[in-house]
Amino acid sequence: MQLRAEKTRRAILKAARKLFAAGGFSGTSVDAIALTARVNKQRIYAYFGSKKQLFEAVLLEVFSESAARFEEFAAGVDCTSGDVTGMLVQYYRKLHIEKPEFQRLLSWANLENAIDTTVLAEVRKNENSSLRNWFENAQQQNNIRRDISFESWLLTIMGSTYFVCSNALTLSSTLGGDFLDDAACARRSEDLTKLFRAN
Amino acid sequence: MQLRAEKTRRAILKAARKLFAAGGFSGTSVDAIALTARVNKQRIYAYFGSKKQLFEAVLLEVFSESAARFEEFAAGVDCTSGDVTGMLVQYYRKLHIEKPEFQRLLSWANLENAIDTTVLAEVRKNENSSLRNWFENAQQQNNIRRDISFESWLLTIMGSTYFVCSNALTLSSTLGGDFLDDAACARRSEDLTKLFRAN
DNA sequence: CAAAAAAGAAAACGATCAGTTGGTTTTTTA
DNA sequence: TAAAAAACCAACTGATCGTTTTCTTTTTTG
Repeated sequence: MQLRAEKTRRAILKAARKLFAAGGFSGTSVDAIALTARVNKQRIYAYFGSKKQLFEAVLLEVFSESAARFEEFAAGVDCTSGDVTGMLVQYYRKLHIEKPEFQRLLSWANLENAIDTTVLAEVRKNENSSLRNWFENAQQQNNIRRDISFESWLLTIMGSTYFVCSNALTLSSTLGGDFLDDAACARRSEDLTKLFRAN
Repeated sequence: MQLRAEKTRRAILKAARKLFAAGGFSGTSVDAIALTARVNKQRIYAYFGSKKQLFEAVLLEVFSESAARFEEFAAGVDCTSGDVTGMLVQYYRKLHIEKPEFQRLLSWANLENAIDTTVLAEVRKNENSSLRNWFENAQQQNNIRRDISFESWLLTIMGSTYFVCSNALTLSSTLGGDFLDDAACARRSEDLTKLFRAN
Protein backbone atom coordinates (compact mmCIF):
# COMPACT_ATOMS: atom_id res chain seq x y z
CA MET A 1 0.00 0.00 0.00
CA GLN A 2 2.91 2.32 0.53
CA LEU A 3 4.44 1.61 -2.84
CA ARG A 4 1.41 2.63 -4.86
CA ALA A 5 0.92 5.70 -2.73
CA GLU A 6 4.50 6.76 -3.23
CA LYS A 7 4.16 6.25 -6.96
CA THR A 8 1.12 8.51 -7.05
CA ARG A 9 2.86 11.10 -4.95
CA ARG A 10 5.81 11.15 -7.26
CA ALA A 11 3.59 11.38 -10.33
CA ILE A 12 1.95 14.45 -8.86
CA LEU A 13 5.27 16.03 -7.99
CA LYS A 14 6.64 15.34 -11.43
CA ALA A 15 3.67 16.88 -13.21
CA ALA A 16 3.58 19.83 -10.83
CA ARG A 17 7.24 20.45 -11.38
CA LYS A 18 6.85 20.47 -15.12
CA LEU A 19 3.82 22.74 -15.14
CA PHE A 20 4.97 25.11 -12.39
CA ALA A 21 8.29 25.51 -14.17
CA ALA A 22 6.47 26.40 -17.35
CA GLY A 23 3.73 28.64 -15.96
CA GLY A 24 4.65 29.64 -12.44
CA PHE A 25 2.30 29.42 -9.51
CA SER A 26 -0.48 31.66 -10.78
CA GLY A 27 -0.17 30.34 -14.29
CA THR A 28 -0.77 26.72 -13.37
CA SER A 29 -4.05 25.13 -12.34
CA VAL A 30 -4.51 22.20 -10.03
CA ASP A 31 -6.76 20.59 -12.61
CA ALA A 32 -3.98 20.74 -15.17
CA ILE A 33 -1.59 19.09 -12.74
CA ALA A 34 -4.05 16.31 -11.99
CA LEU A 35 -4.61 15.80 -15.69
CA THR A 36 -0.90 15.69 -16.50
CA ALA A 37 -0.17 13.36 -13.60
CA ARG A 38 -3.10 11.16 -14.70
CA VAL A 39 -4.28 11.28 -11.14
CA ASN A 40 -7.49 12.26 -9.44
CA LYS A 41 -7.50 15.86 -8.30
CA GLN A 42 -8.47 14.81 -4.84
CA ARG A 43 -5.19 12.92 -4.47
CA ILE A 44 -3.30 16.21 -4.73
CA TYR A 45 -5.08 17.57 -1.71
CA ALA A 46 -4.73 14.26 0.11
CA TYR A 47 -0.96 14.32 -0.32
CA PHE A 48 -0.06 17.97 -0.36
CA GLY A 49 -2.88 19.86 1.32
CA SER A 50 -3.07 22.81 -1.01
CA LYS A 51 -1.74 24.21 -4.25
CA LYS A 52 0.62 26.44 -2.31
CA GLN A 53 2.05 23.55 -0.33
CA LEU A 54 2.48 21.56 -3.52
CA PHE A 55 4.43 24.42 -5.01
CA GLU A 56 6.65 24.54 -1.96
CA ALA A 57 7.17 20.80 -2.15
CA VAL A 58 8.27 21.17 -5.75
CA LEU A 59 10.71 23.92 -4.81
CA LEU A 60 12.10 21.84 -1.99
CA GLU A 61 12.55 18.85 -4.26
CA VAL A 62 14.29 20.88 -6.91
CA PHE A 63 16.58 22.60 -4.43
CA SER A 64 17.47 19.28 -2.88
CA GLU A 65 18.25 17.80 -6.26
CA SER A 66 20.35 20.80 -7.04
CA ALA A 67 22.28 20.40 -3.80
CA ALA A 68 22.77 16.67 -4.42
CA ARG A 69 24.01 17.38 -7.90
CA PHE A 70 26.48 19.85 -6.52
CA GLU A 71 27.71 17.37 -3.93
CA GLU A 72 28.35 14.88 -6.68
CA PHE A 73 30.24 17.50 -8.63
CA ALA A 74 32.20 18.62 -5.58
CA ALA A 75 33.28 15.06 -4.86
CA GLY A 76 35.01 14.87 -8.23
CA VAL A 77 36.65 18.28 -8.10
CA ASP A 78 40.39 18.39 -8.03
CA CYS A 79 41.25 21.15 -5.59
CA THR A 80 44.71 21.51 -7.01
CA SER A 81 43.36 22.11 -10.49
CA GLY A 82 44.35 25.47 -11.82
CA ASP A 83 41.01 26.47 -13.25
CA VAL A 84 38.31 26.42 -10.60
CA THR A 85 36.58 29.28 -12.33
CA GLY A 86 36.20 27.47 -15.63
CA MET A 87 35.06 24.31 -13.94
CA LEU A 88 32.38 26.18 -12.08
CA VAL A 89 31.19 28.07 -15.14
CA GLN A 90 30.80 24.84 -17.01
CA TYR A 91 29.09 23.18 -14.11
CA TYR A 92 26.42 25.89 -14.06
CA ARG A 93 26.08 25.83 -17.82
CA LYS A 94 25.52 22.09 -17.80
CA LEU A 95 23.05 22.47 -14.97
CA HIS A 96 21.03 25.07 -16.81
CA ILE A 97 20.97 23.09 -20.00
CA GLU A 98 20.17 19.72 -18.53
CA LYS A 99 17.77 20.98 -15.87
CA PRO A 100 16.19 24.17 -17.15
CA GLU A 101 13.40 23.84 -14.58
CA PHE A 102 15.89 24.73 -11.88
CA GLN A 103 16.48 28.20 -13.24
CA ARG A 104 12.84 28.75 -14.13
CA LEU A 105 11.52 27.65 -10.76
CA LEU A 106 14.12 29.73 -8.98
CA SER A 107 13.10 32.73 -11.04
CA TRP A 108 9.41 32.16 -10.40
CA ALA A 109 10.09 31.71 -6.71
CA ASN A 110 12.00 34.97 -6.53
CA LEU A 111 9.38 36.90 -8.44
CA GLU A 112 6.44 35.37 -6.64
CA ASN A 113 8.13 35.62 -3.28
CA ALA A 114 7.37 31.98 -2.68
CA ILE A 115 10.45 30.80 -0.89
CA ASP A 116 10.93 29.43 2.56
CA THR A 117 14.27 31.08 3.09
CA THR A 118 15.26 29.02 6.11
CA VAL A 119 14.81 25.79 4.19
CA LEU A 120 16.77 27.11 1.25
CA ALA A 121 19.59 28.30 3.47
CA GLU A 122 19.87 24.84 5.00
CA VAL A 123 19.96 23.15 1.62
CA ARG A 124 22.59 25.47 0.22
CA LYS A 125 24.86 25.55 3.24
CA ASN A 126 27.34 22.91 2.12
CA GLU A 127 27.44 24.23 -1.42
CA ASN A 128 28.34 27.62 -0.13
CA SER A 129 31.15 26.50 2.12
CA SER A 130 32.67 24.32 -0.61
CA LEU A 131 32.71 27.26 -2.98
CA ARG A 132 34.36 29.46 -0.41
CA ASN A 133 37.03 26.84 0.27
CA TRP A 134 37.82 26.40 -3.39
CA PHE A 135 38.11 30.10 -3.87
CA GLU A 136 40.39 30.63 -0.91
CA ASN A 137 42.58 27.71 -1.83
CA ALA A 138 42.87 28.94 -5.37
CA GLN A 139 43.84 32.36 -4.13
CA GLN A 140 46.50 30.90 -1.84
CA GLN A 141 47.91 28.85 -4.68
CA ASN A 142 47.96 31.95 -6.81
CA ASN A 143 45.50 30.51 -9.30
CA ILE A 144 43.01 33.30 -8.68
CA ARG A 145 44.05 36.91 -8.27
CA ARG A 146 44.06 38.11 -4.69
CA ASP A 147 42.51 41.53 -5.17
CA ILE A 148 39.02 40.18 -5.80
CA SER A 149 36.49 39.24 -3.15
CA PHE A 150 34.79 35.88 -2.94
CA GLU A 151 31.41 37.51 -3.45
CA SER A 152 32.53 39.24 -6.62
CA TRP A 153 33.95 36.04 -7.98
CA LEU A 154 30.91 33.93 -7.20
CA LEU A 155 28.28 36.47 -8.18
CA THR A 156 30.05 37.19 -11.44
CA ILE A 157 30.15 33.52 -12.35
CA MET A 158 26.66 32.69 -11.18
CA GLY A 159 25.25 35.95 -12.47
CA SER A 160 26.51 35.71 -16.00
CA THR A 161 25.68 32.03 -16.41
CA TYR A 162 22.23 32.50 -14.93
CA PHE A 163 21.53 35.66 -16.87
CA VAL A 164 22.22 34.29 -20.34
CA CYS A 165 19.80 31.50 -19.50
CA SER A 166 17.01 33.40 -17.76
CA ASN A 167 17.04 36.25 -20.27
CA ALA A 168 17.87 34.23 -23.35
CA LEU A 169 14.73 35.41 -25.07
CA THR A 170 15.35 39.14 -24.74
CA LEU A 171 19.11 38.81 -25.16
CA SER A 172 18.87 37.06 -28.49
CA SER A 173 16.56 39.75 -29.83
CA THR A 174 18.77 42.50 -28.43
CA LEU A 175 22.27 41.34 -29.17
CA GLY A 176 21.39 38.77 -31.77
CA GLY A 177 22.69 35.25 -31.87
CA ASP A 178 22.38 32.41 -29.44
CA PHE A 179 24.34 32.75 -26.22
CA LEU A 180 23.61 29.24 -25.09
CA ASP A 181 25.31 27.33 -27.87
CA ASP A 182 28.57 25.52 -27.28
CA ALA A 183 30.89 27.96 -28.99
CA ALA A 184 29.54 31.07 -27.28
CA CYS A 185 29.56 29.42 -23.87
CA ALA A 186 33.07 28.09 -24.32
CA ARG A 187 34.24 31.55 -25.28
CA ARG A 188 32.69 33.17 -22.23
CA SER A 189 34.02 30.42 -20.00
CA GLU A 190 37.55 31.04 -21.25
CA ASP A 191 37.13 34.77 -20.80
CA LEU A 192 35.95 34.39 -17.23
CA THR A 193 38.88 32.13 -16.48
CA LYS A 194 41.24 34.70 -17.92
CA LEU A 195 39.64 37.49 -15.93
CA PHE A 196 40.11 35.85 -12.57
CA ARG A 197 43.44 34.17 -13.20
CA ALA A 198 46.37 35.64 -11.32
CA ASN A 199 49.41 36.50 -13.37
CA MET B 1 -11.92 65.48 -24.98
CA GLN B 2 -8.49 64.19 -25.89
CA LEU B 3 -6.92 65.44 -22.70
CA ARG B 4 -9.22 63.57 -20.38
CA ALA B 5 -8.95 60.45 -22.46
CA GLU B 6 -5.19 60.60 -22.36
CA LYS B 7 -5.27 61.03 -18.62
CA THR B 8 -7.43 57.94 -18.23
CA ARG B 9 -5.21 55.99 -20.54
CA ARG B 10 -2.16 56.91 -18.55
CA ALA B 11 -3.85 56.06 -15.26
CA ILE B 12 -4.59 52.59 -16.58
CA LEU B 13 -1.05 52.13 -17.83
CA LYS B 14 0.39 53.27 -14.52
CA ALA B 15 -1.74 50.92 -12.47
CA ALA B 16 -1.15 48.03 -14.86
CA ARG B 17 2.57 48.62 -14.73
CA LYS B 18 2.60 48.53 -10.96
CA LEU B 19 0.45 45.44 -10.64
CA PHE B 20 1.98 43.50 -13.52
CA ALA B 21 5.43 44.18 -12.12
CA ALA B 22 4.31 42.83 -8.76
CA GLY B 23 2.29 39.82 -9.89
CA GLY B 24 3.10 39.10 -13.50
CA PHE B 25 0.52 38.51 -16.18
CA SER B 26 -1.28 35.54 -14.66
CA GLY B 27 -1.04 36.95 -11.16
CA THR B 28 -2.81 40.19 -11.98
CA SER B 29 -6.52 40.64 -12.62
CA VAL B 30 -8.13 43.23 -14.83
CA ASP B 31 -10.46 44.08 -11.97
CA ALA B 32 -7.53 44.91 -9.74
CA ILE B 33 -6.05 47.15 -12.41
CA ALA B 34 -9.34 49.00 -12.85
CA LEU B 35 -9.64 49.40 -9.11
CA THR B 36 -6.09 50.68 -8.70
CA ALA B 37 -6.43 53.07 -11.62
CA ARG B 38 -9.77 54.25 -10.20
CA VAL B 39 -11.23 53.70 -13.63
CA ASN B 40 -14.11 51.74 -14.96
CA LYS B 41 -13.12 48.30 -16.12
CA GLN B 42 -14.72 48.90 -19.46
CA ARG B 43 -12.24 51.68 -20.18
CA ILE B 44 -9.41 49.17 -20.15
CA TYR B 45 -10.98 47.27 -23.00
CA ALA B 46 -11.86 50.51 -24.80
CA TYR B 47 -8.25 51.64 -24.76
CA PHE B 48 -6.25 48.45 -24.87
CA GLY B 49 -8.53 45.76 -26.25
CA SER B 50 -7.51 42.95 -23.95
CA LYS B 51 -5.48 42.10 -20.89
CA LYS B 52 -2.76 40.68 -23.12
CA GLN B 53 -2.53 43.83 -25.19
CA LEU B 54 -2.41 45.92 -22.04
CA PHE B 55 0.49 43.84 -20.80
CA GLU B 56 2.30 44.35 -24.07
CA ALA B 57 1.65 48.08 -23.88
CA VAL B 58 3.19 48.14 -20.42
CA LEU B 59 6.24 46.28 -21.66
CA LEU B 60 6.61 48.64 -24.58
CA GLU B 61 6.35 51.67 -22.32
CA VAL B 62 8.90 50.31 -19.89
CA PHE B 63 11.35 49.34 -22.62
CA SER B 64 10.99 52.75 -24.22
CA GLU B 65 11.62 54.46 -20.90
CA SER B 66 14.63 52.27 -20.38
CA ALA B 67 15.98 53.19 -23.80
CA ALA B 68 15.35 56.90 -23.19
CA ARG B 69 17.12 56.67 -19.87
CA PHE B 70 20.07 55.07 -21.52
CA GLU B 71 20.20 57.77 -24.20
CA GLU B 72 20.31 60.38 -21.49
CA PHE B 73 23.11 58.51 -19.77
CA ALA B 74 24.99 57.99 -23.00
CA ALA B 75 24.85 61.72 -23.78
CA GLY B 76 26.79 62.46 -20.61
CA VAL B 77 29.37 59.73 -20.96
CA ASP B 78 32.95 60.79 -21.40
CA CYS B 79 34.36 58.40 -23.95
CA THR B 80 37.90 59.15 -22.89
CA SER B 81 37.15 58.20 -19.31
CA GLY B 82 39.26 55.36 -18.10
CA ASP B 83 36.55 53.39 -16.35
CA VAL B 84 33.72 52.58 -18.74
CA THR B 85 33.15 49.34 -16.89
CA GLY B 86 32.55 50.99 -13.53
CA MET B 87 30.32 53.62 -15.06
CA LEU B 88 28.17 50.98 -16.67
CA VAL B 89 27.96 48.87 -13.53
CA GLN B 90 26.78 51.84 -11.58
CA TYR B 91 24.36 52.84 -14.28
CA TYR B 92 22.66 49.44 -14.10
CA ARG B 93 22.72 49.45 -10.33
CA LYS B 94 21.01 52.85 -10.23
CA LEU B 95 18.50 51.68 -12.81
CA HIS B 96 17.60 48.59 -10.80
CA ILE B 97 17.25 50.53 -7.59
CA GLU B 98 15.29 53.45 -8.94
CA LYS B 99 13.15 51.46 -11.35
CA PRO B 100 12.78 47.96 -9.94
CA GLU B 101 9.78 47.38 -12.21
CA PHE B 102 12.14 47.25 -15.18
CA GLN B 103 13.89 44.16 -13.93
CA ARG B 104 10.74 42.52 -12.69
CA LEU B 105 8.79 43.10 -15.88
CA LEU B 106 11.71 41.89 -17.95
CA SER B 107 11.90 38.76 -15.84
CA TRP B 108 8.18 38.15 -16.08
CA ALA B 109 8.29 38.72 -19.81
CA ASN B 110 11.09 36.21 -20.24
CA LEU B 111 9.40 33.59 -18.11
CA GLU B 112 5.95 34.10 -19.58
CA ASN B 113 7.28 34.33 -23.10
CA ALA B 114 5.38 37.57 -23.55
CA ILE B 115 7.75 39.59 -25.64
CA ASP B 116 7.41 40.97 -29.10
CA THR B 117 11.04 40.44 -29.98
CA THR B 118 11.03 42.65 -33.06
CA VAL B 119 9.78 45.62 -31.05
CA LEU B 120 12.37 45.03 -28.35
CA ALA B 121 15.18 44.74 -30.86
CA GLU B 122 14.20 48.07 -32.39
CA VAL B 123 14.11 49.78 -28.99
CA ARG B 124 17.47 48.42 -27.90
CA LYS B 125 19.32 48.99 -31.15
CA ASN B 126 20.97 52.29 -30.23
CA GLU B 127 21.84 51.12 -26.74
CA ASN B 128 23.62 48.16 -28.17
CA SER B 129 25.68 50.06 -30.68
CA SER B 130 26.72 52.64 -28.07
CA LEU B 131 27.92 49.90 -25.77
CA ARG B 132 29.91 48.29 -28.51
CA ASN B 133 31.54 51.58 -29.43
CA TRP B 134 32.53 52.31 -25.87
CA PHE B 135 34.01 48.88 -25.47
CA GLU B 136 36.02 49.03 -28.66
CA ASN B 137 37.27 52.52 -27.90
CA ALA B 138 38.29 51.48 -24.42
CA GLN B 139 40.16 48.52 -25.82
CA GLN B 140 41.98 50.68 -28.34
CA GLN B 141 42.97 53.13 -25.64
CA ASN B 142 44.18 50.22 -23.56
CA ASN B 143 41.65 50.87 -20.81
CA ILE B 144 40.09 47.43 -21.20
CA ARG B 145 42.16 44.33 -21.78
CA ARG B 146 42.18 43.13 -25.35
CA ASP B 147 41.86 39.41 -24.77
CA ILE B 148 38.18 39.63 -23.78
CA SER B 149 35.23 39.69 -26.16
CA PHE B 150 32.56 42.36 -26.15
CA GLU B 151 29.92 39.79 -25.32
CA SER B 152 31.84 38.52 -22.32
CA TRP B 153 32.32 42.04 -21.05
CA LEU B 154 28.72 43.08 -21.49
CA LEU B 155 27.11 39.86 -20.29
CA THR B 156 29.34 39.78 -17.23
CA ILE B 157 28.39 43.31 -16.28
CA MET B 158 24.71 43.00 -17.09
CA GLY B 159 24.51 39.49 -15.71
CA SER B 160 25.99 40.16 -12.32
CA THR B 161 24.11 43.42 -11.76
CA TYR B 162 20.84 41.87 -12.90
CA PHE B 163 21.36 38.68 -10.95
CA VAL B 164 21.95 40.25 -7.55
CA CYS B 165 18.71 42.14 -8.09
CA SER B 166 16.49 39.44 -9.57
CA ASN B 167 17.65 36.79 -7.12
CA ALA B 168 18.13 39.02 -4.10
CA LEU B 169 15.69 36.93 -2.09
CA THR B 170 17.40 33.59 -2.55
CA LEU B 171 20.89 35.07 -2.51
CA SER B 172 20.47 36.70 0.86
CA SER B 173 19.24 33.46 2.38
CA THR B 174 22.03 31.50 0.71
CA LEU B 175 25.06 33.71 1.12
CA GLY B 176 23.69 35.91 3.84
CA GLY B 177 23.85 39.67 3.87
CA ASP B 178 22.43 42.24 1.52
CA PHE B 179 24.07 42.47 -1.89
CA LEU B 180 22.16 45.56 -2.89
CA ASP B 181 23.47 47.97 -0.26
CA ASP B 182 25.93 50.69 -1.15
CA ALA B 183 29.04 49.10 0.29
CA ALA B 184 28.55 45.70 -1.32
CA CYS B 185 27.71 47.22 -4.69
CA ALA B 186 30.67 49.57 -4.58
CA ARG B 187 32.95 46.68 -3.81
CA ARG B 188 31.66 44.60 -6.69
CA SER B 189 31.85 47.58 -9.01
CA GLU B 190 35.50 48.11 -8.13
CA ASP B 191 36.22 44.43 -8.58
CA LEU B 192 34.62 44.37 -12.02
CA THR B 193 36.61 47.40 -13.02
CA LYS B 194 39.80 45.71 -11.86
CA LEU B 195 38.94 42.52 -13.72
CA PHE B 196 38.55 44.17 -17.10
CA ARG B 197 41.23 46.80 -16.80
CA ALA B 198 44.30 46.30 -18.96
CA ASN B 199 47.64 46.41 -17.24
C1' DC C 1 -27.23 75.42 -25.33
C1' DA C 2 -26.79 71.21 -27.91
C1' DA C 3 -24.13 67.55 -29.96
C1' DA C 4 -20.57 64.44 -29.04
C1' DA C 5 -17.20 62.31 -26.60
C1' DA C 6 -15.71 60.14 -22.34
C1' DA C 7 -16.54 57.80 -18.24
C1' DG C 8 -19.31 55.56 -14.86
C1' DA C 9 -22.50 52.01 -12.71
C1' DA C 10 -23.84 47.56 -12.55
C1' DA C 11 -25.07 43.40 -13.95
C1' DA C 12 -24.32 39.54 -16.72
C1' DC C 13 -21.66 36.17 -19.61
C1' DG C 14 -19.57 31.45 -19.71
C1' DA C 15 -15.32 29.71 -18.21
C1' DT C 16 -12.22 28.49 -14.92
C1' DC C 17 -10.45 28.58 -10.37
C1' DA C 18 -9.10 26.11 -5.68
C1' DG C 19 -11.01 23.02 -2.91
C1' DT C 20 -14.77 19.52 -1.14
C1' DT C 21 -17.88 15.65 -0.92
C1' DG C 22 -19.99 11.04 -1.27
C1' DG C 23 -20.07 6.89 -3.36
C1' DT C 24 -17.71 3.28 -6.12
C1' DT C 25 -13.85 0.56 -7.72
C1' DT C 26 -9.31 -1.16 -7.62
C1' DT C 27 -5.36 -2.78 -5.36
C1' DT C 28 -2.74 -4.31 -1.57
C1' DT C 29 -1.98 -6.99 2.46
C1' DA C 30 -2.66 -9.95 6.24
C1' DT D 1 -10.60 -14.38 1.00
C1' DA D 2 -11.75 -10.47 3.73
C1' DA D 3 -10.41 -6.09 5.69
C1' DA D 4 -8.17 -1.90 4.64
C1' DA D 5 -5.86 1.25 2.05
C1' DA D 6 -5.62 3.78 -2.23
C1' DA D 7 -7.58 5.72 -6.14
C1' DC D 8 -11.25 6.95 -9.18
C1' DC D 9 -15.50 9.20 -10.69
C1' DA D 10 -18.17 13.04 -10.96
C1' DA D 11 -20.73 16.40 -9.42
C1' DC D 12 -20.61 20.41 -6.55
C1' DT D 13 -19.48 24.51 -3.90
C1' DG D 14 -18.52 29.80 -4.02
C1' DA D 15 -15.37 32.78 -5.81
C1' DT D 16 -12.99 34.89 -9.42
C1' DC D 17 -11.62 35.22 -14.12
C1' DG D 18 -11.62 38.04 -18.74
C1' DT D 19 -14.93 40.19 -21.43
C1' DT D 20 -19.33 42.24 -22.94
C1' DT D 21 -23.62 44.71 -22.60
C1' DT D 22 -27.04 48.26 -21.47
C1' DC D 23 -27.97 52.33 -19.65
C1' DT D 24 -26.93 56.70 -17.31
C1' DT D 25 -24.02 60.55 -16.08
C1' DT D 26 -20.39 63.69 -16.65
C1' DT D 27 -17.44 66.46 -19.27
C1' DT D 28 -15.86 68.73 -23.29
C1' DT D 29 -16.46 71.37 -27.44
C1' DG D 30 -18.69 73.70 -31.46
